[in-house]
Amino acid sequence: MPELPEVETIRRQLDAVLPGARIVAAGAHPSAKFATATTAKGAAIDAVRRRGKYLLVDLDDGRELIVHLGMTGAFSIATGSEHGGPGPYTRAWWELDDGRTVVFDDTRRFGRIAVVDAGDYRSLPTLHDLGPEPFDPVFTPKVLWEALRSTRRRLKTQLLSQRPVAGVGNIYADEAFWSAQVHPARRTLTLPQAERLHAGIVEALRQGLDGGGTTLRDYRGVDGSRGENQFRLACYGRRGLPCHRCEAPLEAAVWDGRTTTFCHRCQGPTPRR
DNA sequence: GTACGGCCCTGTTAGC
DNA sequence: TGCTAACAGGGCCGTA
Repeated sequence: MPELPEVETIRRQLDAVLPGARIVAAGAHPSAKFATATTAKGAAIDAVRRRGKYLLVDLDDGRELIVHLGMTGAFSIATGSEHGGPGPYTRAWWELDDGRTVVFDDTRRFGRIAVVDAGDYRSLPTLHDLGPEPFDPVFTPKVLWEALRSTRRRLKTQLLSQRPVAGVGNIYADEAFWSAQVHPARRTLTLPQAERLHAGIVEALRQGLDGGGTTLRDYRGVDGSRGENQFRLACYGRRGLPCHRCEAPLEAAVWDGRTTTFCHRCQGPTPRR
């Protein structure tokens, strides 16, 4: 499930090989989530950027091709002779003027594609209201603290909304809260806790990036490679296993529809509500 | 405006 | 062995 480290890994791979190529043909799944991918036809690719979990492909005609990978989205690039047409889970493909074809597969169809005027993200609410990039100097502990104090929702639910900071999903949120020793179901936090959580977020994402992403099942790089970070996770998915810090068995619960793994001993007791 | 539940999807896994 | 139900979850939308 691609979060910032996985999307950034893919962005680097695409940005190394796509700029300069022109899209000469395109196809897409009929679903409204993917159909507009074909409107990129005719444009050349200037660069591949990223905001949070969104890939932003700059086109030379003043538009952007935006791709969210959802849960199972993956890119691959085939040369003319390799491309055997769309596979059963191909949701979009773009044929380039140099004979290559960029293919977007997404088994569960949680992904999304849009082509918009550059910078006009009104049709993508989460991107439109996205918080700061976690590695940007403007993302400070104080900024995080202020953002998390602005509502009374559970802290983890707020992080997953992408508004306090961009790019954190379920895996890295659990890792960050565990690292910070802050309970994810809390609704308030002190400035020192926010400082620890800030460090935990940056550390978890940095580690994920260094490991080339986390491959639990579906995530693959453009070249089909798997990430390595799944072997470094301290908390996510380790329900019942001993906490690396205090040896207590990690617990898991569902809040706001999301499974959360945590240590009841060193992250503190679960809030009553 | 805010909080929260439900829906979209399909492969995998657990349970009977 | 084979079937069914539960589960995974990011983003969006409807409702209270």
